[in-house]
Amino acid sequence: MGAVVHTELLNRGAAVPAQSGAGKLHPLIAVKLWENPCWLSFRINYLGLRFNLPVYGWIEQRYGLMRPEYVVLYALYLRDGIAAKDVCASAGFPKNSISRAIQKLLRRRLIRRASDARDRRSYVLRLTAEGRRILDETVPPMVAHEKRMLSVLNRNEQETLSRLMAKLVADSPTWPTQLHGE
Amino acid sequence: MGAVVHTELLNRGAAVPAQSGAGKLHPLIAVKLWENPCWLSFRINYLGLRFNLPVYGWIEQRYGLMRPEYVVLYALYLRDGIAAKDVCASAGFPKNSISRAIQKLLRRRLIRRASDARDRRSYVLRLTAEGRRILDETVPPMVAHEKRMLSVLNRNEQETLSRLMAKLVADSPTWPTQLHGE
DNA sequence: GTCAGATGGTTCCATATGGAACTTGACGAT
DNA sequence: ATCGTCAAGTTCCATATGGAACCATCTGAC
Repeated sequence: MGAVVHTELLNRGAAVPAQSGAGKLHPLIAVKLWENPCWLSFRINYLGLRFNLPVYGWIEQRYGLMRPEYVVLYALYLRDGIAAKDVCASAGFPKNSISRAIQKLLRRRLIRRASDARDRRSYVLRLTAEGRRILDETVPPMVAHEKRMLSVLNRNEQETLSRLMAKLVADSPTWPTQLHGE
Repeated sequence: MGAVVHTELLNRGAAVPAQSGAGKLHPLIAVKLWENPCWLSFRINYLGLRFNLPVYGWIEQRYGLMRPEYVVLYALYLRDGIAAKDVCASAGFPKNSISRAIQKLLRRRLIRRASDARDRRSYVLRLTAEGRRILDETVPPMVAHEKRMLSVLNRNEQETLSRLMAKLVADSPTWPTQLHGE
């Protein structure tokens, strides 16, 4: 039951750490956590879930913004003046979803756009004051939720986690985007 | 531009690590990586993306299985004899999606089910030989893809990452599932 | 120059998805 | 026992989603 079946190296020293106080995990979650050959993808997807559901749920019901729409806003928050293609590349949404999202944001006057001088197929997107206001309201709760999620880790552990995940993302351009068909 | 704006503590020692050889990141991805108050959620979602798109894309086109369907299969692979509700709880899909997925898997004879003696609303799900065959074929490529994703990290770093992410998941029952409405 | 191929963005359409209502059964209180 | 509440699964329906075709423009080769 509680054995660390896992693959080879991982979770050696740790070995199902005696449920360190907190609330109990659902049994199947524990299995997926400790006896899963794909430990990375489960942990990533599960943590993603536990971030996205509360955050995007809240944003949707409070501001009527779907996820792709908020993704566009947030990208502009980080870098004003980018184009739709940049949002696609960095967020992994298909371009028609981003296109639709941009239409809605334009209609709601949360962003505006001007055609790009150097490429007349493309547009330069910018936040409006109204759009920026939404971000000023939503980013702090998001950050707070992240902080809460990280609160079991001490400062050092948080830094280490940040560093290791960054290393993965930085290496990601070398990964295959398809799986060899056989 | 390349400055580590970030929040407080994180990525101190590291500081935009001189693009350590690999292919260049898309500029906006770099921004989201290094100048993002929500560093955790971006890294999680991005890594999830880079795992899910190739893997589930391949599984869908090769086996005609949607993601919820494969999620059910995989859960049974880890623990045969569970119920639909367990899959929901551990995977975060709504129960109607899981229900539909189970119907399809039953029709395709990849799983079978028997009513649960102790709760007659519930069913005990089991893999068929055919279902297990698909898993035997698909799990190794998935594991290989994970290995590839982790290959920038040395053994120690992989163990550390595994341990820290596990700590987060283990703590997750204490997290809020909703965001305070204000 | 011009022509072929690639790229940014939009539109169209088939369908996968999740919320809400519903059914049946469990469970606890009186 | 009987009632109200809750949970497991299913069904219904409105809609969010992504693939593919499309248009306009850029880019490079010759």
